[in-house]
Amino acid sequence: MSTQTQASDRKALTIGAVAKILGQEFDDVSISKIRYLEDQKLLSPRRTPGGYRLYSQNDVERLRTILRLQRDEFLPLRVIRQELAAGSERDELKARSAGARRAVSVETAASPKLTIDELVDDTGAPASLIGELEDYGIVQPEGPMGQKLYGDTDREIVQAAAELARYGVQGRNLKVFRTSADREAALLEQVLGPSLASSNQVTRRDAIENLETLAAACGNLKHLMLIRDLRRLTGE
Amino acid sequence: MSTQTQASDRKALTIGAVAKILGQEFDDVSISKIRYLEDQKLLSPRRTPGGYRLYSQNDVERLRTILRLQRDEFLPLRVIRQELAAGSERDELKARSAGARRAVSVETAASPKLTIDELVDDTGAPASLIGELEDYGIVQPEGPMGQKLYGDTDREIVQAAAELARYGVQGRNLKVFRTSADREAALLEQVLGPSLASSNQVTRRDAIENLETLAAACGNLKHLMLIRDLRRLTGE
DNA sequence: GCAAACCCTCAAGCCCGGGTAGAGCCTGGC
DNA sequence: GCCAGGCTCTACCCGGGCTTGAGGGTTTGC
Repeated sequence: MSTQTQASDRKALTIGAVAKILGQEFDDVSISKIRYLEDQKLLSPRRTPGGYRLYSQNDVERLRTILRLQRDEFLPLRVIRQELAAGSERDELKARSAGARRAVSVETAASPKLTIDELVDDTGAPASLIGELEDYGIVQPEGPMGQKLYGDTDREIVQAAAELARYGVQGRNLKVFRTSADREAALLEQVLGPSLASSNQVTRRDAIENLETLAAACGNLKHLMLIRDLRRLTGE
Repeated sequence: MSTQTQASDRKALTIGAVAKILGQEFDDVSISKIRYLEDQKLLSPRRTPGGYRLYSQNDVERLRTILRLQRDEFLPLRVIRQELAAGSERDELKARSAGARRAVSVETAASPKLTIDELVDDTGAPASLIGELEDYGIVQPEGPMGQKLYGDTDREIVQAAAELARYGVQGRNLKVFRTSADREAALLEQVLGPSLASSNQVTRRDAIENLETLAAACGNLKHLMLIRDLRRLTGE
């Protein structure tokens, strides 16, 4: 295969094309299987007005991950679904290489900014969803209208939101996350604010590190409390 | 000779006894399943002259491994058989990765209840902190005052809170987590409520699974948003 | 503007892994 | 010598993971 096909497939692919591509790496893909996986909520490609599925680069990547987990790790779809929902695609690589534990860096890694078209292409989320997310301040692109640019975190957020949308969670429902994140940030700022503002580089570094630790602990706490709430929900 | 009856600690067990023992740890063992595994060549216990199976300590261990690989790593028997045949050298690897996967379960795992004294002992958190957490509804012991009992989740919550306390986060600060967890639970209930309430067992099961997936996705989203907030905090 | 290639949904069915059920008979420990 | 607990074997079940086919719409290239 010549590589110029790569260059052209920035754009979305039809299901047949996807099957052909992945067929090189996995011998048990088929169009019907891909559809089946979608049925099982592992995937949700955009559609053309006529109803054809359109797979973004990202969708293809995701599909590749699914097939790999299935073939090499023997995971049942049910579990793969959860792993994906938990956004472990990145973790996967990290865990493999370093065995890092929830290494959550607050440090900014300057990443390429995306236009909205690229974002749509990349995540497979409909532009309408992205607009909604902006309205609620959940993604925050920079730049003037019509020239907005989205960062890497925005991309991931959109991805997560698309995941939730699959289950019927609307954009406006996500407001609650916005406010709770704000509050949490405020809390952490209050606790660590002084040292963060410090002009002493060493103090500042320490503060950032603490921030990460604290964020992790908070995450844990929230998770636990949620779990308990949910148990009550299912329990009775 | 009769000497083997003397060495009581390495006495061989009958299939019923084995099933009972492993039943503590794995809820899906049964006599027939153990026989089935033998049929699949995963095991070959000694036999009495009369044909009864006799399980050595070692057999039991092996069985435990099999069940663990099945439950926690989702490996098919075919693969487990190979792994076992390939020797125990790589067992460590598996044991390590085992902890990583265990999906987040909302399912209640009946766990021992603790008194407040045990809780203090266990977590090293001061009783005052625990009291504070109760005031804000962050831990929710059962039972009458003076006789309160704390569950496993409570224990973990206290632990996390103690961690935060180390950094100067007070109990009352944690209220925000309480409310945000509540809201999130409400959101999920709204989305999945109908199917959760269903009397149809299958629908319910599915709903619980979706709940777990959704919770994971929400966790991811919250995490991402917080990270972005924190970047802003440190960035400028 | 049309054919050929491609894709859509939905319902039904298939296959396989991983067991369970039960009939009929045997063992071994008190 | 009683009987709880085992034994084998065959048949059956169930859920996960697709495939097939009918009936029909969409795209694309010429």
